[in-house]
Amino acid sequence: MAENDVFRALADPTRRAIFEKLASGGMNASALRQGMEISQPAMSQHLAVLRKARLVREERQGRFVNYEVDPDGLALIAGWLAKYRAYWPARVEALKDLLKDMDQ
Amino acid sequence: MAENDVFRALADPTRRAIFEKLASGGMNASALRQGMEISQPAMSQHLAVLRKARLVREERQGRFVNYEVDPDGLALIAGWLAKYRAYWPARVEALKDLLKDMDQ
DNA sequence: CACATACATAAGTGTGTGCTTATGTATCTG
DNA sequence: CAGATACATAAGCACACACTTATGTATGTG
Repeated sequence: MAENDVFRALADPTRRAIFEKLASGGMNASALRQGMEISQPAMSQHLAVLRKARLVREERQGRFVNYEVDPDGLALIAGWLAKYRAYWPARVEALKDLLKDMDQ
Repeated sequence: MAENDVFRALADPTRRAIFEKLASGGMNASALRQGMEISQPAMSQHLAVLRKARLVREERQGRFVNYEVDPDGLALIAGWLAKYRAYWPARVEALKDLLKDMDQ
């Protein structure tokens, strides 16, 4: 189940940190490791989990593999969350304002 | 870290099912077990995890403990997700329509 | 008060998870 | 082609996690 992959992928704080770093711009696996104190295999394994969850996608560029955020995984979370939107009505207005800002 | 508690709580499919069931209306732990094939201690343990994640809150009513969705946990997910909203622009319009509908 | 009911907690167990070290594979460079 | 670089994969290990059975605690009922 894809939904399960996404939630399990995000359950690890190291993976959320990796994802967060990628969200600020695509980069390769080595660049991701900078300042993260994580071994090369560990990073590779985390990226594999994020890839399976469709939170991240890869694109080989010569010797390097460039990673970037894949919107599909995020959309799964958004879809799940949307089912329960009735539970935070107080935040609806703020969200509407934010969407209005995104409207160009 | 509260954010970590929420993601780890939702990483388990049984707990998501429990939460989903509660989202359709508050009920006590025994009622939650109906049609779920889960032992009483397992349910109690899952509810404890959901409670710690602030996805669920309890209210004792005599011998029974009524559970209901706690918006705080959901808000944490929504807040996390909001940071990456730029990654699914195609869905913004649909979301706006949905919010408009909620506006009565 | 004795007993039943509703739920929580304790302790033990098998399995999953995130790391490690070691090695494999692909691409670039001389 | 030989070596270096970037990354993936394999295997093993310590720990976390979801379950079990057993027991504890709180509230209601006769």
